[in-house]
Amino acid sequence: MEQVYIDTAKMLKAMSDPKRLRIVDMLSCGELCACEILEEFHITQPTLSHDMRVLVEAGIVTDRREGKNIYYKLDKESLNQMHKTLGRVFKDKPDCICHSRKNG
Amino acid sequence: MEQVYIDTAKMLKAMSDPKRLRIVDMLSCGELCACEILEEFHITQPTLSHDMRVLVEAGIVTDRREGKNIYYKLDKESLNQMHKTLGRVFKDKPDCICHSRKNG
DNA sequence: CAGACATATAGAAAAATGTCAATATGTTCT
DNA sequence: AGAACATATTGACATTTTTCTATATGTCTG
Repeated sequence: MEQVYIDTAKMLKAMSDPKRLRIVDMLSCGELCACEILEEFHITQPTLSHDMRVLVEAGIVTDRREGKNIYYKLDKESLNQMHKTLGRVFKDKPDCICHSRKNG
Repeated sequence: MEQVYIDTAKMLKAMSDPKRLRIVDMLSCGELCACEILEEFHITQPTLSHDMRVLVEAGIVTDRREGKNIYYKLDKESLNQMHKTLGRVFKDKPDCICHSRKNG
């Protein structure tokens, strides 16, 4: 399996939960700390911590500590690249398997 | 949780498996029947059948029968809309929570 | 340094997912 | 109708994911 499918699928999986997708949306205009995000959901603090780790490990979000707080923000470059990749996946391509099938 | 997060997350989840993402890629330039897709993977026929159902139920793929075969193709309209939605999720927005936070 | 606060980790239980073998269904051809 | 073929469904099992409680770690303040 080509690496691009694996990498892209990992990012999609991280966002394939409504709650985490909403977190990405919340972060779209800037940084938020964990406690600010937590306020918006009916989940416990460890659950959020786990969700944020999933987003960080997928390369969707970066984190930094400032005092007692951890601030999260989107890795926009990574997200934009994934978005482009996804667009290419949908689009017709000259090297698609269905062409080779017609030729073969 | 807003419906748009639920619907989008469902589509992302369906594509959050490298194999299914590759199937979407394979379908990007046209229809393929189940047996043609199956040839490309080391999985059993019931496994593929299950994967295709996931894609159909997420609204990513449509299916039609032609004789003994089931042909699958992408629901491009649905995919394009999801792609746009995803783009909006990433982008800064005036109604983002972080703005209301600054005001409040 | 002790207490308060923010976040992370560990461990456990429930739910969802991925995959298979076996079998059923639907279709075509003879 | 019966055989052959393509796909779907069922039932089972292993793995992964989700979420919690309890506890640990890191940071600031007095």
